[in-house]
Amino acid sequence: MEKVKQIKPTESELEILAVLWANENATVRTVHEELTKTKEAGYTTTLKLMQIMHEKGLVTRNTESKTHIYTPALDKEKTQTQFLNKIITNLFAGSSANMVMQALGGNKTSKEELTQIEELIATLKAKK
Amino acid sequence: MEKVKQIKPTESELEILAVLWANENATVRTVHEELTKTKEAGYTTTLKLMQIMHEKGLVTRNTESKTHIYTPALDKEKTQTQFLNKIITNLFAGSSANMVMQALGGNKTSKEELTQIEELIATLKAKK
DNA sequence: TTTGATTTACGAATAAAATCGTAATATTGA
DNA sequence: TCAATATTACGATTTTATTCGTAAATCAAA
Repeated sequence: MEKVKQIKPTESELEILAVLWANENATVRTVHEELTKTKEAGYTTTLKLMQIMHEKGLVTRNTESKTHIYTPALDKEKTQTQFLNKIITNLFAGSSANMVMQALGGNKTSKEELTQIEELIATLKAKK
Repeated sequence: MEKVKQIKPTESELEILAVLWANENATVRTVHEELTKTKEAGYTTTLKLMQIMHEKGLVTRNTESKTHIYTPALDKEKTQTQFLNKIITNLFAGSSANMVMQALGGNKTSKEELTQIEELIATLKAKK
């Protein structure tokens, strides 16, 4: 059995990745500004986190100019799937259907989105 | 603004809660046995975790007999929702529909489950 | 009753994550 | 040029999470 090294961003790292994904790439300043919209954090704290992420290979960076530009090194979809699977396993007894129903039950999904999901389901069923 | 103290189980605590939810309540021994089906862990490690969870109020326990019986103190659905929301926010730009589609896309949901979800959606749409 | 097994309590060690102060370096614009 | 500002590097500290050894208490069976 191959020992696959799991790349597992922490909570904070995930928040930073989210900003990077949303913007393609970004400076520490930009990320920090974005983060502080929703939580307290010192600038050097964000900086340090991003430096650590660089060491871990979670991001790459361009250091040509003084102000470094960070780019996410993880595939967004892969990361989404990884975390979803974790939750499904730990909290939904392994059933993605369970999870989906709970998510939709919250009633904060618009009619349009619901229709979109219906269409996806129709497509999926057609393939079975 | 009220400062709401977030009860946030860690990864390990979540695994333990999952066992407690599945069994209604359980002894350390039972939980430990269940955990070691999927991961390495010493007995006293599990014990200690559950003691800490008790201090934090994540579980209650009956100490009448020597062997204590632990009961989950968190509502399963609430906890599920909390973690899902976190993921939706951090990883799916706040869109639960995004998340649902990604989850279903994996193609590991059975035709029957898909039908179930369709029915739920129909009900939800009817209410809008 | 004694021995062996099980369980709890406790505390310490380790590991991992997050925070932040300070200094050095670069940049810009007055 | 020079002062003010922004950025990075670095290291130390703090906080949180995890792991586990050891001893005391309880229990059950021989």
